[in-house]
Amino acid sequence: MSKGITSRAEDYSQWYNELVIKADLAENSAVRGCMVIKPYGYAIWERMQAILDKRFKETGHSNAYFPLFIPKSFFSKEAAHVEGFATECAVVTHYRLKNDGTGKIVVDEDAKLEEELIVRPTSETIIWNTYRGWIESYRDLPILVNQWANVVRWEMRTRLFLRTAEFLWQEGHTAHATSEEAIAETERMLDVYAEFAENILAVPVVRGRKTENERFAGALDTYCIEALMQDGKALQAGTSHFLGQNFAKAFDVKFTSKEGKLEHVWATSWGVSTRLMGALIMAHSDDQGLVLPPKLAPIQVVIVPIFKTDEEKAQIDAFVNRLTDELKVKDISVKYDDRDTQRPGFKFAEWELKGVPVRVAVGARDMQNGTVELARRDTQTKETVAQEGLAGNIEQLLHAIQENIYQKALDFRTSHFTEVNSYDEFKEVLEGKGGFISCHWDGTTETEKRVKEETKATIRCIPLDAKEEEGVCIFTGKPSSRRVLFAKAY
RNA sequence: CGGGGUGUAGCGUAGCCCGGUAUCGCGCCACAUUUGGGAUGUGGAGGUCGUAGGUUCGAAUCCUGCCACCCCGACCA
Repeated sequence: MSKGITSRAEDYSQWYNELVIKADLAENSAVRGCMVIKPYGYAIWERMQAILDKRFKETGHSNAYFPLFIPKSFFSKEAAHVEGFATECAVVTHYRLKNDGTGKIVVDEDAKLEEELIVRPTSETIIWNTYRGWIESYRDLPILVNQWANVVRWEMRTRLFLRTAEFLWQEGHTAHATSEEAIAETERMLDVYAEFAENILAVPVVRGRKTENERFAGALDTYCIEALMQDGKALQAGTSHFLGQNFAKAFDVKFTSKEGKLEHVWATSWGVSTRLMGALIMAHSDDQGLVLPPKLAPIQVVIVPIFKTDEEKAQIDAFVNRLTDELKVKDISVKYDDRDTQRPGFKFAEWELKGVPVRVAVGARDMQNGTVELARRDTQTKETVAQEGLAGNIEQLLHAIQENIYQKALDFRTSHFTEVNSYDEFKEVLEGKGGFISCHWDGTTETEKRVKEETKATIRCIPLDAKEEEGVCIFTGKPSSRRVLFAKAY
């Protein structure tokens, strides 16, 4: 297995080729820009799904499922939306193949669809077309629905996990009677995402709002969480949109209010995707491979036996069975790797590559001494500890690891967060250490675009916690009342 | 879609300039010795050299077309 995986910026592609593929996370399939998520990688996604889904249910949402195919005409109903997605749609035009007589299979031109179908790049249109039939009265509101699905965006350039042509995600689509309620929902779901990113993924995020330029196509306001990767580039890890009445107007979704007036419904949508796996990898991994925070790890503890004889193995088995039972009572997931086809050293390296937080190695020598070797993935340290009280010890260690991984990422972000007051300083930091750059901006799309052209940095967000502060735009010198966050982004 | 590059065994590659039927490493299989940090030895299996044509007695190698992939740009969760 290849070594030399590095955490330096210019080698992130190396991570994907060497770490992710070799680590059984995923590999490119023959299909353009798509990914195969291998079982271990998918187990990580399933953990994310399970935890997020629970949060959604706790906040009153239910799951539903809408069609993969969306009639083309739906897209033309919301002007900004169609403009945003038109250039990256997979389009279904025919429904049948035929043998052309020479044995070659070709598209049957006689089977042309009356109206083309778009493979969903996002589901606002088909969902709002459906909601029209569900909503008549204020008594039908709110509708709080989430969908776990795949979507397709025909990106010009793809990147494993970060921008694949097909990706898995969840998309929440809610309908409300008032603007205030919809905005509250938008903000509440952003908080759910931020809490998940920080407490589960151990990735600190900045909560903020997008500028007009970076806003979701069809939204009045886009909220986001922005994470910082180890190479100093920012990654949008989740978004929550206040859609106003745009989709209700486009799809004619009205309700009768308490006052008896006919009004358009207010909407939100919010989503996170398999991009979170990319965030996880790039935020925490090191030269030895993946580093998974315990709360997310599909396997939290791996136990490796070291033995020569069957008697030794039997003795170790008995101990491991007791330990496993104790850990399971504490809801800790355990893998006993007693394969006799690999040697211990190989197993150590393999589980480190897969990011398992804690490893217990136990051999004949330990059985004599009543000890085990306890190793933690995050610090790469190991110590010999007593078998007595081991389960409790491991439980505490898992907490400590979760905390340490977060703290490390937070320290990194803190040291890569720079306030600047001039364009020269801006460029210097950007080309130097990178990271988030907090500075004044005149609020115009034009300035934003010019800065992007000149430096490739974009406004990641206007932080929600930004305080009012008088200043001047670093680019134009025009007045500004608060700082925004710039960064180079994925 | 514009600019650059690469296609040789499951993976990574040498050979290409200067034509003579493919090199090495990893991995895989068997046996033996091993097992507390990615084992070692011996033997073995595996390749229409991306593809279609051309030049030639002979093409991985030279020429032409096509295809695929990678990197850089525009786009983006």
